[in-house]
Amino acid sequence: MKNQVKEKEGAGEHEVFSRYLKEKDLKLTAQRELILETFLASEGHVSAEELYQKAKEKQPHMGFATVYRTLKHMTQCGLARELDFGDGRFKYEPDFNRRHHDHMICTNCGAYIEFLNPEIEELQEQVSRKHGFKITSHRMQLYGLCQKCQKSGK
Amino acid sequence: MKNQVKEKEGAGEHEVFSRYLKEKDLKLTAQRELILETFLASEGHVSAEELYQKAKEKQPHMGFATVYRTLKHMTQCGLARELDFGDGRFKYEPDFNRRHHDHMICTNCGAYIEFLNPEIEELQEQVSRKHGFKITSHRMQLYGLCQKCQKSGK
DNA sequence: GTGCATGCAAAGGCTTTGCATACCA
DNA sequence: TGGTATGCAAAGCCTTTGCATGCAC
Repeated sequence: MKNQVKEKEGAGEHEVFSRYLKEKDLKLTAQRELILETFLASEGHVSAEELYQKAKEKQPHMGFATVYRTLKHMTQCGLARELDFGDGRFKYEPDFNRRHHDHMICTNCGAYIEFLNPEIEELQEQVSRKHGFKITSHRMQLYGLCQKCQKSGK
Repeated sequence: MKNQVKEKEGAGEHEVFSRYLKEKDLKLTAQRELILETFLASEGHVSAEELYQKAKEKQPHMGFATVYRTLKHMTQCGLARELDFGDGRFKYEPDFNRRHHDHMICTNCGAYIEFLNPEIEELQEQVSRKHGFKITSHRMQLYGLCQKCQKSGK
């Protein structure tokens, strides 16, 4: 039962991953599966460090490098998205079958609120066309205070 | 003559800087002035490394740490803005009396194209209001290919 | 078996910090 | 004169790389 649920939740992702690996003549190893699963099971946004710690619980010999290398692959094949905290560190979030979205980041409590605004996306296209620029991706982060932090003073 | 032009260009910035330093009981040193001038004289976007190299030409004993420390101060008082290349490195651009703007970044040649779109800014406000979020700043970067790189194949 | 993957440790790149000396106010 | 600022070097932090061994295919 537990396995069924897991299967259901992660089936698409696992397939994408193994297909990607095969295509690139890479191998599906226990570590890569564990990292992918840990990643998918985590809520929202994880750092490489956090992923490493969680994966290490299940496989004590897990190495840092493996996590980083696997994150690269997962990003490559569209399963993960790099989030930029603007301080030189990265976090990652699942990005499969998810609509693109951007983030509001509370500078007080660190809350990461997702949002999507198609009008903004359209305007981004317009503005880049005007400059002869061809967008392949974008990042937009709004920094400020979330509702809770505004109320609680600060 | 050359000095006059310099004065004219940088007067406001120098005043802002010395006022800020005084307010914080910090000192206006030759190095800080040199770094500020070098920064203002540079075109567009510089890295700490580049600033350091340029300043070093005029003062061979200039240290890296001084550049970083001064950049912090200049950012603090609104003279400089940190730009995030999304790879854990920073560049800085003058940010005094400049209208806010965002960037398109060519992933091939590294070109950094500035743009401003008031409609997007307005929509950002709208979207955050809808979430009860209070924006204090934002970053938006569009990644892709500039006109030149599109033409030159790649 | 062959070649990629792993784990460990060491190296990298950028930024910050510590400390004795130098210098502004 | 007193307290920052500087310059140098060393440490930090996150991430990547090198290399011998292990493992998937």
